[in-house]
Amino acid sequence: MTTPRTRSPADAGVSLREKLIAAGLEPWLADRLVAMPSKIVQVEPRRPFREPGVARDEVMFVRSGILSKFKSDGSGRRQIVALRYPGDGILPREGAAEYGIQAIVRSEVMVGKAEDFEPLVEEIPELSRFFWKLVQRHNSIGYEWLVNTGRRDSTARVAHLLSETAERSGIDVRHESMLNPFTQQQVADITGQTSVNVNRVFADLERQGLIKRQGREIIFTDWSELRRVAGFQPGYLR
Amino acid sequence: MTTPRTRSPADAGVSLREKLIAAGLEPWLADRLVAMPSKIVQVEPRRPFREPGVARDEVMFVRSGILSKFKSDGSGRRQIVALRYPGDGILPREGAAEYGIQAIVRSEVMVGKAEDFEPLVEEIPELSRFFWKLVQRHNSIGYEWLVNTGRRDSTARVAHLLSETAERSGIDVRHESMLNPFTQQQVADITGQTSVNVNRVFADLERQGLIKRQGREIIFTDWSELRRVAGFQPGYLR
DNA sequence: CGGTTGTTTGAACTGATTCAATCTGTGTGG
DNA sequence: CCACACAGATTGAATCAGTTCAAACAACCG
Repeated sequence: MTTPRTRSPADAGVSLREKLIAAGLEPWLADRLVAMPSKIVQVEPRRPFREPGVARDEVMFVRSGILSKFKSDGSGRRQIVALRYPGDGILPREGAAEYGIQAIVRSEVMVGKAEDFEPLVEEIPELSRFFWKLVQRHNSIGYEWLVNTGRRDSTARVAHLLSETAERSGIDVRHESMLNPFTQQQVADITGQTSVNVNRVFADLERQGLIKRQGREIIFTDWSELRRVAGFQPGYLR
Repeated sequence: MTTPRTRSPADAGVSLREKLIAAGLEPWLADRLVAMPSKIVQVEPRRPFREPGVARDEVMFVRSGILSKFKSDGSGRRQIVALRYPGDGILPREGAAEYGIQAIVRSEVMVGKAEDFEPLVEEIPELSRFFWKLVQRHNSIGYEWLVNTGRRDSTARVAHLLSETAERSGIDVRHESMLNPFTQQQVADITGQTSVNVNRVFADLERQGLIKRQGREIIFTDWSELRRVAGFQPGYLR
C-alpha cells in the first residue's frame, strides 16, 4: 500500500536533488524543482498505485527504487511499457492516461501537482529543454523495447533487459554482479512472455555460463557475450 | 529514390497547412510553421530515405502519404517502431538517431533545418505546447504497440493495426472500405511477425467474415467484431 | 507454524517460423 | 502485342519456440 509521509526538510529533497543532477539537470534547476510543493510517498512493489484510465494531473519523480508503467490487452494480460529509475519522472498529461503505475521494488516517489509543475516549466526554458531531452530518451528506449518484443527470441529479450538494467541503474561493469530488481513475472511482463519461460531462459543463461545466480543476485560471468546474444547496443540510452 | 522539387508557392505549404490544422494546430501557428525555410521532398516507398545512426538535425512534416521509423536487431531483422501520418512530424534531436526512416507509400514530406525550427518553438509557447501534446500522443501509441507485440496473438495484432490505421487515416467507419496502405511485409515489420504468417492471418480474417479483400483494398464486413478480436480501445489515440 | 509470494520442473500442445516453390499483377522494352 | 523482369502474395510441409496446465518446492515473515 501507499504510505504518505510528512515531509521533513532533512529528507524530502536532498537525495532526489542528487539524482536529478546525475540525470543531467543543473544544480540550480534541481533546486527549483525540489522546492516545488510536493510530498514524498513510499510505494510498495506489485501493489496498485495508480490505475489505468484515471486523470494524470500530477508530476512524479523517482527518488529511489523503480516504477513501471503498465497496460493490459483486453483479456487482462499485463504488459509493462516503461520503467522509471531514480532521477526519472512521470510527467502530467491532459485527461486520463491509459496506463497504470506500479513499483517494481519499494520506491520513494516525489509527487507534485501539475498546476505547480507546469508554470515552472513554462517559466524556465532550461527546464523545458531538460524535460524535452528526457522524453526523447524514454522515447528511444521505447523504440528499443519494440525491437526487443517484436524481433528478438526469448533468450535475447531477457539478456537485453539485463544489459539495459545494469546500464540504467549505473552498475559498474567491473563489478561483475547486480542485484536483479525484477521477479520473473515482471521480466515476463516486460519482455512479453510467460514467467514459466523466463525461468527456463534464466536457467539457460546460467547453463551457458553467461551468468550465475544466488537467489535474486545475478553475477555476470561473461558480460560481453551476454551483450552479444542480447544484440545490446547501448547507443539508444545516449 | 528521393527527388527534391523546387518549391512553388501554390504547392508547398497549402495542403500541409490544412493537415496541421486538422491535427489540432491553430491556423496562425500553422502559417508560421509553413513559412519556415524548407523544401518539399517526394519520398518513394520501401527505398532508403534516412539511415539509422546519422545525425537528425532536421524537422520533417508529412504532407501526404505515410512515413515509418524503423530499427533492426543485431541480425538485420527489421522492426517498424512508429508511423507518421499527414500532419504528423518527426522532430530533430541532438546527435544521431538510432532509427531510420522510410516511406510506407509514396509520400510528400516537408523538410526543414533544426536551426530554423528550434528558435520558432522557443519563441512561441503555443507551438511548444502543441508539439508537447503531439509527442505525448505518439508516446501513447508506442505503448499500445508494445502491448500489441508483447501480448496479443498474431490475428489480434493484425486486426489491431487495421483498426488503428483506419482511425488514424480518418476513414469514415460508415465507409466500410479502406485502401490498405501496407504490404504484407510491412504489416509483418510492424506487428513483429513474418510475412508468411501475415498472409495466413489475412486469409483467416477473410474466412471469418471480418473483412473482404480485393487486391490491396480491404472491405470491412464486420467492424465491431474486428475491433473486438483486436482488443482495440481507441482511447489511446485521444 | 501457516500463509503468501516467487521459483522450478514436467508433459502435452499449439501458434508461428522456416524453407522452398508457385502464382499473380504490373511495368518495361522490343 | 509479346517477352521478360520484378515485387508481392499464396500455399505446403516440417520444425520449433514458447505457452498452458498442473504440481511441487523454497524462502520469507508475522
